[in-house]
Amino acid sequence: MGNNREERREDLRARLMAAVEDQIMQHGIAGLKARAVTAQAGCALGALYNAFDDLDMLVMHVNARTLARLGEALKAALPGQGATAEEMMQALAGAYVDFACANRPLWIALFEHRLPAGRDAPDWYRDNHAVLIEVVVPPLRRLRPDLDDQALALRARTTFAAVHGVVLLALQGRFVGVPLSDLRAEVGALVSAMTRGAHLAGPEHGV
Amino acid sequence: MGNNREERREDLRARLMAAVEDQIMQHGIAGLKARAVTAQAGCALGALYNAFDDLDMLVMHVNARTLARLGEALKAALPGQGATAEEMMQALAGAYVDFACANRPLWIALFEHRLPAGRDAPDWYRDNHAVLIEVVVPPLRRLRPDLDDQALALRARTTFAAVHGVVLLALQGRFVGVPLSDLRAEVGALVSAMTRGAHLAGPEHGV
DNA sequence: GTCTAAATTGAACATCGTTCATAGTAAAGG
DNA sequence: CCTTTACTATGAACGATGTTCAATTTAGAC
Repeated sequence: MGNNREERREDLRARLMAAVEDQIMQHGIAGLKARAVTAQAGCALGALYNAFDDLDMLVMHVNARTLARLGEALKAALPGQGATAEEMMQALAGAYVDFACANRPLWIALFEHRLPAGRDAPDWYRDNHAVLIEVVVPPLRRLRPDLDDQALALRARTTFAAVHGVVLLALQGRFVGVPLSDLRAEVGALVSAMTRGAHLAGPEHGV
Repeated sequence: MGNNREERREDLRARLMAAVEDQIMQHGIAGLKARAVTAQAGCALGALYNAFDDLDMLVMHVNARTLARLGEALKAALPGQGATAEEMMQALAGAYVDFACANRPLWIALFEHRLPAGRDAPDWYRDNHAVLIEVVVPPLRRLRPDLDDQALALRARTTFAAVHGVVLLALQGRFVGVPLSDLRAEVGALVSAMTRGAHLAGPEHGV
């Protein structure tokens, strides 16, 4: 193992993040305990506050990692140049569902973790979320060539949020959520309806 | 005030629920404290556990009240017989946005409050959520007369969840959420696209 | 080898939700 | 009216949690 200070510090941070990931996977973000994390990481309770500001900041680092993996999964799912806009949208939505299902507790932690009132997340954390919107813009631009960049960015957020809502209610097990067995098909139907409707709303068909 | 035991018990329960509502409105569901609730309700800390099983159950009673008010708002927003399916959908979505904005912390409490792992909500609580789906079925049936009741119920959940997702990310102030100033317009655009797309997917136009 | 600054430790602290022994009080019986 | 009984109210006490801190250990510089 590394002997100098910097290496040991980074090693502890990595062990703590790995422990948080594992604990969230096992017990969910709501069941995360500082003592369980430090015990699994093999350090004292107080060491957590030397490596990170607090438990919230540690969770944000893990969330950033999850977000990066999610972004890679979305980009990897994008089809080649020959694909239609709907095919691109379906590929993105399908990859989103797959990632959320395969990493359910970590994905839920992305959207259930809240900072105490008053504190707001650092910029590097906010900026990591941009990828979720950016991937939606290109296919949306094909559907709505009449919209400028600002309107496209806004509509991309709306489109993402719509798909996200269906996945979230389903994976949270909310009563109004769609059963998991129907999730993929229903998201597919939603994306299909949204893309057809968006295309219809374009200027060449009149509003 | 009531003197017999039943009346006093109901009065305490009502005072506790009112206090929880007020506390959630002021500090959000995450800032809810049993001591602040009992202090505002004018009773001892332990009295909470005589009137309700625990704080979670008390929150569920308040959530049920919020849900009932939301259901009434949705039903009241439905237009008359002459309305088109899209007009019904737009009216419902608009009322949903309006209620969520006007009762933001209480509405957020509906979807952020979670029971500890293992425990699941009682049936009377689950059943209260049905109204959110039921109101969507009639207009959806007009758009998709080809779907049977089961498929309609499923698609109604998906449609609700899509709108809900846009409102939730916006009102939670998430980074990927739509700005509050654009929320109404974006939800309108989403509903428009979904209804046009759903109509297109109907059998008379081929799939 | 000595010194300084950083890291490590786990006990202590403040703050939660929840429980419990105690005290008080309302309804029932004679 | 008094006694009894069952329910209610109380707030101190408990266990669990995130965070802090003084004491200790250790790594790096001179």
